Order: sequence, then structure tokens, then C-alpha cells
Amino acid sequence: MHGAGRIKIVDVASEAGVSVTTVSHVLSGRRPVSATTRARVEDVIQRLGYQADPSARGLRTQRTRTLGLVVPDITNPFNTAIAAGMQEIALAHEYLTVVCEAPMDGPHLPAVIRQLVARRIDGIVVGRYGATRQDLDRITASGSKLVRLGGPLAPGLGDVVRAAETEGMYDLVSHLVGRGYRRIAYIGGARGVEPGEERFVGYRKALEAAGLPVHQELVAWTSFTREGGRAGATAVLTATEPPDAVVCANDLIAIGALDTARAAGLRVPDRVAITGYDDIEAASLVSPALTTVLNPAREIGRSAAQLLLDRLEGEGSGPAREIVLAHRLVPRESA
Amino acid sequence: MHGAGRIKIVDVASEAGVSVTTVSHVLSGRRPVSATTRARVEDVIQRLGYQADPSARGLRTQRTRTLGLVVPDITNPFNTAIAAGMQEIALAHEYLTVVCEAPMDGPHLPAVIRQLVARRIDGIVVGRYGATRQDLDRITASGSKLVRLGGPLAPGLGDVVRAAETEGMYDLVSHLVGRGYRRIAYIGGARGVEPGEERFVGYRKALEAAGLPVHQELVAWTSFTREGGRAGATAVLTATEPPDAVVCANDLIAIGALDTARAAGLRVPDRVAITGYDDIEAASLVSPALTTVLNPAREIGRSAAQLLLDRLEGEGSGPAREIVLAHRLVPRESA
DNA sequence: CAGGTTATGCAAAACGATTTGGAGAACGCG
DNA sequence: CGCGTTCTCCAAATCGTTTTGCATAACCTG
Repeated sequence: MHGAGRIKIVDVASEAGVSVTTVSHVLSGRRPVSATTRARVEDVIQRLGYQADPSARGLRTQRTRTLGLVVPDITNPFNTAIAAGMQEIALAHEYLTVVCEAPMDGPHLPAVIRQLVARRIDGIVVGRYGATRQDLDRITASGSKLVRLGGPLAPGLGDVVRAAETEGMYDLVSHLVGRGYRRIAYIGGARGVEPGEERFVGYRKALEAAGLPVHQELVAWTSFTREGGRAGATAVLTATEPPDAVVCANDLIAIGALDTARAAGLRVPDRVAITGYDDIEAASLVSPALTTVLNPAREIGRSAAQLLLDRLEGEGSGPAREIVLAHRLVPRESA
Repeated sequence: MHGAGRIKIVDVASEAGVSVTTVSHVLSGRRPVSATTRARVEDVIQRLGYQADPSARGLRTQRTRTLGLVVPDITNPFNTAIAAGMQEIALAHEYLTVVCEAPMDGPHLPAVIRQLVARRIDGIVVGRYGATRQDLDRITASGSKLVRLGGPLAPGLGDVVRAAETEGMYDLVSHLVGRGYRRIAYIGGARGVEPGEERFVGYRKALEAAGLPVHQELVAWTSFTREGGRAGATAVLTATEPPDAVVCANDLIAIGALDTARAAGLRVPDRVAITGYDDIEAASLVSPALTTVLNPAREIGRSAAQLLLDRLEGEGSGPAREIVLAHRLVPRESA
């Protein structure tokens, strides 16, 4: 019924003919143990399948060997790819990863952070959204290590991992220029939303570098949805001198733009090229398949976990660090 | 730095002028406490923001107040929707949810299960895939509660939650019949894979019920991919007497079938209707948008968590239970 | 071989909660 | 008023580790 006789460290000790102290030391390596003793103990551990009780260990060490990830939407594949990356690194170090959903609407974030802190989660990765200074402070004040996904690098707010949005868009637009496109329009999502702004900067810089002007009538701001893409595309495609390419701030917008182009009878990419950003699954499933840019989400997760583990296993303090990861261009049919 | 002075139960006790025992009792309600004392203690708890240390509590109670979900692919939105549903219920009971990825290839599953069991996770939900009897036994033997997503209801193997695949497909095909389609083809994924087989049964039964024959030349078996859909559609659409509708075992197959139809110049749904199954995000993004069936993943997660909590908080034993959830037809443009 | 290191292992004290056997107070009843 | 019940609350034991102060044993070094 109730796990009958789960073996404990004293069982291992007596079976191996040593004290529990010694077993603990071969486990942690905090004090030297002779090679022969160590071998005997390890053999017994193996044979009995001993695993330290995490609660007992946690009580003593004040550590849970657990990493947390907080995201606004757990069903978004980006976020889960980040989680998968974290788990990959964490499991190798015998850490568990818990991913928590804290939707943007309402005060979910503080509540979830409180939960994680109360649980003594060793390291917490906070996704990119409205985390207040107070929320983040609560994490660091509790002794948990913090990594943010994006945002400025500030002392006392943990390390940062982010993707090179600006550079990714720069590469994409340069790619289009290289393929001969000259009048390149831009459809952005809502103004002022961080990743979107950075992408727009990349767009401007790429045009600049190619000696092309930024036509005001060729940039439209809408929302990060398919509907927004439709609206933006109508605006941009009806310009007095229409564009030969439309780059969109994300894939959903691009799919909307595809709708408008199809409705208008414009063949893609022959008459007009359309590109997305993020490489969501649907990007490769629509037709023509979208040329887009891949967000290195899994790699972001790996890096974040590694940063946390460095702080936890190695020196806890030290200056805040930032890791910037490159995006990857994914050329497909739509350009 | 290190959480400075986290308050413990003795702090609460002294502040409230009672013993720690009393505080514990008002927390657990295992022994009566006078109304006035209870009020005073609860007030102090509130004011000081006391939260019991989970390790200490876990050490004593042998419980972690944590639920686990094991899935083959964490980036699959189905699986994360299940996780979201679990978390919704779990959080309300102050339980945490951890979701672990154990890919199908290789012996990941036993390793992950070992991890969870070693961590004393109170309840574990195992997704639908090759879990051996031995894997599952390890869970129940450890004292953790088990819920499986699909599979037969067997004593000693925990409770089961599953979606009504057969009925879902039955409804879909009946829907087509109701709209006047008569020669309805079927493209299945690999033979012998459980959910696929059940869906095929639903297809057969629906035709039967409508008094329509199952034409052998109108059913094709391929793989659960877009490529499979293309191949299956070519086979089925070139039958001597072509179908007026093609139902596919999942959305990816349907998207592939859409490709073939488009390539052959067959307008959808005018010349031929095409339907999917699962309602992945892309189903609504392709054009024409796919008529499909929604897998109640979030609801599955909720039910699974509820089953576990029932066992954990209420009576632990009792006969194995099974919850079957209905699918929901999502009519869109492709039919 | 004396004296000083270094290796090795033990016993006991934490860690912070829950739970149990009782002690003392309050109360009802004859 | 005496006695038994019921309310309250307390002190102490317990959960399974890690860690620290010591006691040996083993090993150099001159």
C-alpha cells in the first residue's frame, strides 16, 4: 500500500557497514572518502536503489532542486519550447522544472510568484511581460535566483536572456533586398509593445543600410492577429505605388496579409512577397508556406536554466549577466 | 541576501500568544480550537504572511502537495492544454503541477517516472502512450495516485480519463451526411494506433447508421502527417467513382489533402468537402478553414486533477473510476 | 622514532513542521 | 459540592537528511 519499506540512508549505512555521515559524504562529496569505502557505499546505493527523501534534504539545505518558469500562456508553443529547453538542462542536474501559467489579465502574476517563493523554488525564470519591480524583488529577496526573458539589465534583478529581435528582422529584410525586392512594406502589431518595436527598428536599419527610404505610406500599425494582418495589408497594398514585398511583425499578421492578397487576386510571391516572424507551426502549413524567422525558444530555455544552475551550484553572487541569442532565417515559398 | 528572517510557526505562535500546536491545529483543523483563539491566530497568520515550509511539512506528512503530468511532447498544444486544465484545479487546492516531457524514443518514460516517484509527487497523470504495466506499477507501489489518459480500466492501475473519439467521429460524419454528402472517403493514419482506430470505428458506424456502404476503395491508410494526407488524398480522389467528401483522421492529414485538392484544381468544399480532427491552431488558419472536431484537452486536465485530488484529500481507496468526455464539432468552411 | 599533518569515520545537533498523550480549566449533573 | 466530561492548550517525540566538532588511524618528515 504505502510504499511499504522505503529505504533510508541508515539502511544504506548499515548495509555498507559505515555511518550515515559517510554515506552522506560520498553523496555530496563535501568531505573526502576513501576510494574503497566510496565504492562499497555506491554499490549498496545502486543495489538498494536508494534515493534521498527530497523533503528531508530540502528541510536541511533550504533547497528544493527545482526550477520554475512563469509565462502568460502555457499553451503557446514558444513558451513550452522554452520550458522544454529548461527541462533538458535541469534534468541532467537532477533538477525538476515547473512551469506556471499566470495570465496577463488580472493580478495572477504576484499570486503565482508568491506560490513559487513559498515553495522555495531555487530559481525562477520570468517571461517577458508586465512584471513589476516589486514582483521581481520578492523573488530575489526570498533568496531565489532570477532570470528574466528580455528587458533591461539592471543590478539586483537577476540575469537576462533574450533573443536578438532587431538583428533577426534586419537579416530578414536584408535577405529580401538581396533577392531584388525594393519597395518593402511593414505591418506592425500594436505600437509600444517591446518585441514589436525592436523588430521595426531592425526593418528600418536594414532599409537604411541598403540605401532605401522608409515610405510612411508603406508602414501600418494594427494588432498581432490575423484580422490585424488583413486590415494592415489592405492599407499597405492600396498605396499609390504598391509594395513588392510586405514584411509582417509576426506570423499571424502575415497569414492575414495572405488572405487579403488572395482576395485581391495578387499571386504570392510573384506579385508580392509576404513574410512572417516567429515560425509558428501554421507558418509552414499555410500555402504558400511563409518565409519567416525562427525564435530560438528552446535555446533560450537552455540558457536560462544554465544561468540559474551556475548561480545555484557555483558562486551565487557576481555581476548580472545577459545572454543574447541569434534568430534564424527560415526561407520558404512566400518570398 | 538569503531571505533574512523568514517567519516560522513559532513566530506566529508567540505573536498570537499560543503554542505551535494550536497554530498547527487551526491550520489543519484536526482538533477543535475555540473560535476566539482561531480568529486571533488566523489574523496573525494573515498579518505576518506566514506560509508553512513545504519541506518541513512534507517531511512529516510524506506529501508534497504536487501533481505531475507526463507527456511525450511538451510543445504539443494538446498536452499543454491538459496541463493548463490540471493547473487550474490544482492551484485552487494549493497544489503545484509539474509537467514532464518523456519522448517516445528511447527509455525516457521509466526514468521520468522514477524521478517523479523519488520526488514523492502525490498524484501522477500519464499521457496516452507506451507505458508498460511495470512503469505504472512503480507509481502505484510508491503510494502515488495514478490517472491514465485513455486505455482500459483495470484494477490497480488507477483511474482513467479519456475523450470519446468514436462518438466524435460519428458526430462529424453524421453532420456531413446531414448536409447531403453521400460518398464519404476516409484517410486514416497508421493502422493499429489507438485513437486512430477508434475514430475509424466512428466513421463506419455513422455510415452504417445512415444506411450507406463502406467502399473499400474510399478508405486509405497512411501516416498522421501532411505528407500522408497528400498521398492518401491522391489515392482516394482518383477512385473510379470519386468521393464528394473526405474525412481525415487528424488535421495534418486534412491539410495535406487540401494540398492535393488544390493541385488537382478541385474547389473545396464545392467539389469535395474535407474535414480534419483535433482542431489544432493551424486548422483555423489554412484556407478554407477546416471543419474539425475539438479535443476537450483542458477539460481532460481538469477531470484528471479532480480525480487525483479526490483520492488524495478524500478516501484514498475505492474502485477505479473512468471519466469519458465528449468531443465538440467545429463546423467551418471546408464542409 | 617523535611530532605534526592529513585522512577517515562517528555521534549528535540542527532544519520546521505535525501529531500524540496528557494536564489543567470550565462545565454540567445529581 | 464532588465527580466525570468536554474544551483547550502544551510539551515532547518524530519525520530523514546534512553538517559540525572530535576522536582515531594513517602517513609523512627530518
